[in-house]
Amino acid sequence: MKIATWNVNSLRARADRVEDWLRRSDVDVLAIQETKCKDENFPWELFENNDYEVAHFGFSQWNGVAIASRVGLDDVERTFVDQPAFGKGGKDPVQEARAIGATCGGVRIWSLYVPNGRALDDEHMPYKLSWLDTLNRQAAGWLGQNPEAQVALMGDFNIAPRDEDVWDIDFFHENNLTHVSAPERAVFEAFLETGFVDVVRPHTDTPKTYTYWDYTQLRFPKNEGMRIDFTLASPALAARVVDAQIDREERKGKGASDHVPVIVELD
DNA sequence: ATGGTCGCGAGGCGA
Repeated sequence: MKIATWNVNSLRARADRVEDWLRRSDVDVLAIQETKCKDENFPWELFENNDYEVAHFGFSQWNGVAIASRVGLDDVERTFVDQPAFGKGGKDPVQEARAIGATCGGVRIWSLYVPNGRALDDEHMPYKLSWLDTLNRQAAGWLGQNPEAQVALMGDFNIAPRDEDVWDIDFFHENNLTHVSAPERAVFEAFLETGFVDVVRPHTDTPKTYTYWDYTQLRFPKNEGMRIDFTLASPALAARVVDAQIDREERKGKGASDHVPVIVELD
């Protein structure tokens, strides 16, 4: 079985590329982030025409997550339990469409779009940290005491866990940028302490391997990217991983997302 | 060549 995650930065704008990629990649499950649409605008036929079932969670032009599967799509959950909502400037917190879970081919898949902290002193940063901390505590419960639990946390974590996961760590620190701060890295590390495993890195550990390149500043042609899209697998699922790829080709050409698909192959 | 933001939605925000 082959599973993948991809922040598409608008599914409607990316429909042709997503369809071409689905056919070419031969994945069984695709976790999608940033659909940027509501159900009424969702391209259902794109998936139907290619024999995928799909579940979507999106209610505005922002965020939006989905899971497409051709190996079953059961027990769909939209938002995880106690998922923090965001209240701007003390206003009533509003839940955001950032998490959808489903069981596909015996694996509990979560498609996750972690909040962007925006700046180290922005009110979105504590939101991001508590969002991840809560997810980690829920995910620990999904593992429970079951050593055979099959769980995959897939998506855009908006964190670069290691210095080599950004093109120039000094640039990030000198400019007080997010994604690389100690609190962000600590909350990412906590998933590993829970028992989850980054199953892509061991298969893609060559230098300057990234999953995202900003549209501005010629970041892609200069390969100034970031590794911020991950698949964190439960121990039993991690044991089944035989290969993984980051599809850098998908960042090329006109009409590319700023993120590329990340694929995990299971036995 | 991979090339100098993009997407949504109709002004400015989010990333």
